[in-house]
Amino acid sequence: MPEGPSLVILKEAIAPFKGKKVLAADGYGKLDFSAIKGKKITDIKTWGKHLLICFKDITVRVHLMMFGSYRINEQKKTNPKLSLHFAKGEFINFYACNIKLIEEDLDEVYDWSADIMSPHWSGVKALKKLKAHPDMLATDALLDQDIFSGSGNIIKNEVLFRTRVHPKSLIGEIPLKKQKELIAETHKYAFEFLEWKKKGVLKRHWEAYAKKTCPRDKVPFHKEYLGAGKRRTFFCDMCQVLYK
DNA sequence: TCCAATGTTTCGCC
DNA sequence: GGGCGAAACATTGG
Repeated sequence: MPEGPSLVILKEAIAPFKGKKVLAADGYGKLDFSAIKGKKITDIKTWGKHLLICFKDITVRVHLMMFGSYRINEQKKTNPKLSLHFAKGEFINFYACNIKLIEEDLDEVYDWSADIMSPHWSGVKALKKLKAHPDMLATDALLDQDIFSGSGNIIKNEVLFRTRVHPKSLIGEIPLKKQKELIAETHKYAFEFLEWKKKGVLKRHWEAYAKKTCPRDKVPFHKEYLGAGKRRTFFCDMCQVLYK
């Protein structure tokens, strides 16, 4: 479910609840439900993979993690972690996710320019952040939420393949022009991901992720668990350049 | 039936 | 105390 583009879809799905009052909030999540009960939703935002349901002085942060899901005016068989009830019997349920209340001003908590889906996204700032991590592997940089908030394992694999950068490349050794390309392509691919996901055709556009053969060279992809998070990484030794 | 997976945090060990 | 790895969380499809 959950890379940045999927969160944009979620945000759009619950946008109609903006301005509506939460009559009741419950679920098995550990949360001070009374903090939002009776309050009106002022805005729905996202930051990368975070969904932010905003109230006047407080925000509910929902992170879908790996298996999270949601339903609007529908129930799943399992108990929701968070359930928000509105007038006319309307409700939103969140399952298997991470829920947290944020009391601080969101502008102090979040760097909006890091969110690849945001109009405030800044490629220039991303470049500066890459510069600060010369020893970081490319495969880790593409998953770093402070640099590319909203990028996940699919986006990572596809962007590295598209830009022909080997996942084990060291950021500091990648030529400046290529670093800029990496940044631009991450932003571009995220929006293609969004359109394909909306149409239900995302999978058929994967060129590297979960693929066995390189579509350029027709040789087998390597599949390795790389980086700090030991995440599945698919790459081609022939066309993806190792900068080291 | 079993395994792995679009994610992140926390805990224990060295 | 930093860095690393395993565990935890919890669901679904192949």
